[in-house]
Amino acid sequence: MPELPEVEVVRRGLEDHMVGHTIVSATVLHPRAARNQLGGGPEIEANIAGLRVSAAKRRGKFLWLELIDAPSGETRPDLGLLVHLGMSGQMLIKEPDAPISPHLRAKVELDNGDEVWFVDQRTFGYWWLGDLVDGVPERVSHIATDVLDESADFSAIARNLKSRKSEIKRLLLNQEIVSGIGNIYADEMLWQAKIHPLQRADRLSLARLEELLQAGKDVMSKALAQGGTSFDALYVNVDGDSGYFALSLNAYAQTGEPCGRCGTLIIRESFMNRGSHYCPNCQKRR
DNA sequence: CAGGCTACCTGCCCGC
DNA sequence: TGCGGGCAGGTAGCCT
Repeated sequence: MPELPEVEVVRRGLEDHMVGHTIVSATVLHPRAARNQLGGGPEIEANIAGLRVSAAKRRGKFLWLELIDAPSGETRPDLGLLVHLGMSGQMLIKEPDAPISPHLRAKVELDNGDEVWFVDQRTFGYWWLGDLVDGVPERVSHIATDVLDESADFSAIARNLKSRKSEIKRLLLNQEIVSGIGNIYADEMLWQAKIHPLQRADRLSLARLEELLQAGKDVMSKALAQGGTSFDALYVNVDGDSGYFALSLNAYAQTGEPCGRCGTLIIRESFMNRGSHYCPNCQKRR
């Protein structure tokens, strides 16, 4: 369940079920789930047993579990299990002996008997066990703050956007400028702010760019409150339940539906090998 | 450095 | 019915 609100739903579920518990064992069943690990799945399996989960954190679409060495009494986490859900990843809390899922790629067993399964149909997601640098996994250091982060500086992000001569939607999808935005929420925030997806960022005022970021924060907050966006059973929380924000979408997947503001039919165009949905009346390219 | 394209996967849906 | 093509929430790494 890929974009920021969906990943945050998963993070909260892992926080509830994993923090304070010790990992008894890990099993990596598919090599692609550990493809970014130098030693592959065996490296995760060999190094994670006995560590206690002290927190579940997130930046943009990247989430990680902070791990401390329980026996040694070490309290400052310097190791984390990074989880990226890719296009189709799920983290599911399971009772022992739960019926097997066809796309189970990795799992851990906790000291209370629960298991945490990483199920991922398309295998774009992965786990990575590695060092935390300033509290963030090394692999996440290039990712920008996200719009729901209290420390996000919208003025600075707007200036960064304005310095670039490129289409605004391309920039919104670039996780190194502002993170957490994917195809759904890019289309939604652009609709909300009445900006054409191909509008060049340097032609927008700083005030408009800040409005756009605020629109992103608003739409993602509402999506989070409704458990995220789910079109099918691939996008679920740690208990396997879907969110309801798909019912509130104004642009994404609304091709041929009347715009909620003006009634003009929403259109879909291909951009960056994916669909862009927008209102051709409200969102004019200037 | 920025932008554009491709690769990595599985599964579903559509048209022929 | 079968098959090919297009499509799907993402990221990273090449080229130019």
